[in-house]
Amino acid sequence: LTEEQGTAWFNYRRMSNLVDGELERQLMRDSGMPNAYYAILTMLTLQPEHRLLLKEMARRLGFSQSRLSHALARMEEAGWLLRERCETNRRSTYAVLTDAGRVAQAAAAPGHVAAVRETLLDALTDEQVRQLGAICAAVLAHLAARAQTSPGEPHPG
Amino acid sequence: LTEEQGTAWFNYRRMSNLVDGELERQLMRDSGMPNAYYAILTMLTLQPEHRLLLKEMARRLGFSQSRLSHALARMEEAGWLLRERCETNRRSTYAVLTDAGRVAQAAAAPGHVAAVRETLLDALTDEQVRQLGAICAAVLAHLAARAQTSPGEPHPG
DNA sequence: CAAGATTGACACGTCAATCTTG
DNA sequence: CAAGATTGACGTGTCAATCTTG
Repeated sequence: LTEEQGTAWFNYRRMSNLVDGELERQLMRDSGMPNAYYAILTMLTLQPEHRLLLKEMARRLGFSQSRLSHALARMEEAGWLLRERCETNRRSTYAVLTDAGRVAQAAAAPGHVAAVRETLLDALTDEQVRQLGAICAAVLAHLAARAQTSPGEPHPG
Repeated sequence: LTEEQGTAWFNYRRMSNLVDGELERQLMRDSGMPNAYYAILTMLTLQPEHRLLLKEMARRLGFSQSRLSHALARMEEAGWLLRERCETNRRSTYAVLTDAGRVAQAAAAPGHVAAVRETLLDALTDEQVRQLGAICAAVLAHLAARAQTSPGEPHPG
């Protein structure tokens, strides 16, 4: 591990801990939901029929299936969404946003977006925002490629 | 939130979830410790006398005090370190690495470093590694400045 | 048997309350 | 009272085992 790799890694860890903690606290305090729930609600908001297959949602968010399953169970209990078995392939399941879920997302969004800006984006130049996007995209592509070629491990989740 | 800001943020969240999960699993599987414990052990390894004030350690790692305290309690039970009251200022406490802790860190390090490389660094060009380091440094400086000027919130931890 | 999803036990992290020292 | 640190209760996420469907 070179000098620059080491500092990049160390700084990434520290920043990640601080940023994640800050935003988690903000959402919990102002909207009573953890970051993961907000991500799920927002993801559903952006879908055509406000519905999405669980498997696809887990993939897009980078969640394990059991993490998603636990979260959905708690959110369904809160009345923010419900689950529907897929008719064509009965092994799959849809998550469907309810009106209450849409309202909760809309109520949480402004404060959270502001916090993201104040915590992360305001610290960066436009160029750095672009760079960060490219870096994350490269890592995601890298991981997706690795997942394709190495079916080594049993199911994680 | 502009288009580029949105994708940067979304990709960051997804990448963060995947990378953190992957490395957490690797350490847990191969060395029986979570990422946070490894970070603490490594931090102590790098100190002059293998000792560091808790407050300073929390700051450097981006941990809350209670998170650090719980982790240290569990690690002390495992025999990896011990806590010593500071004599000059008896409100402060040192964490001191034990031989067992040094051994555990040394055993975990190679596999973890390899995983960091395979998961994150291999996906990036040297230029991007530099950019990532600069981006994280900028965010950390930003947050440190904000913490200075706004003593608004009570103690978080 | 594999894929998608769920469940239960357990570990980690958070908040709030508490203790001790300056 | 503030700072540093600890503790307990509780929520979230992980792993392993299980269930159902193709």
